[in-house]
Amino acid sequence: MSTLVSVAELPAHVGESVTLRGWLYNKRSGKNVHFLEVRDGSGTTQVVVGASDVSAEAFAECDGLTQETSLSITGTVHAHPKRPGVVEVHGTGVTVIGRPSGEFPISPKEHGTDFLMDHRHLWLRSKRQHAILRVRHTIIKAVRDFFDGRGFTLVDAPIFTPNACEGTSTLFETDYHGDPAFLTQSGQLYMEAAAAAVGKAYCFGPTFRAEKSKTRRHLAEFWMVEPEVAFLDLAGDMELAEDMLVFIVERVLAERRAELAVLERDVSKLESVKKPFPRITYEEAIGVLAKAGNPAKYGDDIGGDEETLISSAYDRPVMVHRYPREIKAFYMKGDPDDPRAALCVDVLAPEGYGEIIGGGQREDDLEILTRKIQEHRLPLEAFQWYFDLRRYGSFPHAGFGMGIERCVAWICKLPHVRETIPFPRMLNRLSP
RNA sequence: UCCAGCGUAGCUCAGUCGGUAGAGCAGGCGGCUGUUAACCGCCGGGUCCCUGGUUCGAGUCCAGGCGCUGGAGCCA
Repeated sequence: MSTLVSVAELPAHVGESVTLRGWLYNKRSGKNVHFLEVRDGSGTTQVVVGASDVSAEAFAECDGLTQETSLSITGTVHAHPKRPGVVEVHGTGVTVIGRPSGEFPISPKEHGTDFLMDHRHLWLRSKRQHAILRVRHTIIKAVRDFFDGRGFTLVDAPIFTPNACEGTSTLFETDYHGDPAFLTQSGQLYMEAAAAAVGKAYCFGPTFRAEKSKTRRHLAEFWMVEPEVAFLDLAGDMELAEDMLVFIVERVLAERRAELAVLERDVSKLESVKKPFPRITYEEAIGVLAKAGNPAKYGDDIGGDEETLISSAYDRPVMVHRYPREIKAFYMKGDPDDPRAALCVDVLAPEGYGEIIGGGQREDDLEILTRKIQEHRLPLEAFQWYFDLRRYGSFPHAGFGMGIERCVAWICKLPHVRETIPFPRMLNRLSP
């Protein structure tokens, strides 16, 4: 009798007869032997089928197998004769479950970006994409475990929102029973309400930006984790972000070494992600840029090139805090010690990945908040519920948002965020 | 929205000075080897993105359009 096992479980069954089910990834054939490379989602293994081990019909059928045929394979688990620590299966029976109706579009050779994106549903089966999916999963699980382990409560934010919280130009508008509704850009305002209910809240869900951005760092639909904590100040907020990133990186290093190896990720770069992260003020960052010959001056926003310049000076994420108030959102609290600055922070990932986290302390004074919303020319009536949070026991609070895809791109060292999400939505792509 | 580059076989690409279409891979057939993106031989495979223009002649030059890629702005 053979046991039904996954590829990942094979090393525990050396010497036993097992049955595997999976898909043919590649095949190398000789006159008297076939080498079938089979993947089942848990891993990939080589199945050796010798002419004398199976019936003549079964051996002949192996000869005609094409890529992505789904198979049931029975055989004995052996150590690989040439590769120490690797096992293989000596097949005694091969049964076709599903035969491809045509040539599988994605061969193990090179393909262009557009072609691969058109076949994203099939591209996911490749080793590299499989590795990314698993790292993404581990990062998300680590985020959840991190907050859950610190007394946070997951509070889901709505996807449909009635108003624009940071201007309408970057929002997707939908028809909500005759009224306009927008797909959420951020759950933050709702998390502020949640923080007053549970103290420490976080949400994790999809967010939408209609920006006409076509860069390696932008998606129209991306997943964001947003913690919000009552009675937390900017310094505490930065520590929270720092602890979270260290936790995530440690978890990935502990559980996803094999996937990082598939991605050819230099793990020593991740191993240096330890506390403390450098903290520099925006003003200091401008000074660093000036020294490097960059023309940026106080009041300018820090663009992609500038972020790379700053972050390349460090071997771990760098936190840039206290940006000028004018270039930040209305809900940022002003720095009582610097009339020009806001109590906010951006966390820049190393190796040129730039901003992965944005956050800060929120304005908790009703009068100031009202004035700033007017200055930003936003409709006051839409924010009445938000003002209630200041009317009924206002409290200092802070939080941040981290884009999961940018985090995955950095940890996997991917050239583009489109590979970090199973089915990316971008400026010119809505399918598959 | 703006700037730059690209569009040739199923896929990845080459195609010189404007002269009538080429390779590798994939597919088919055969061979061979405990093979590792296996290898060797043979075969089939083209709306050269579209429209118009220049020319005896356009994959090649020009104009417009479409698509893709990267970047800027904006952001996570």
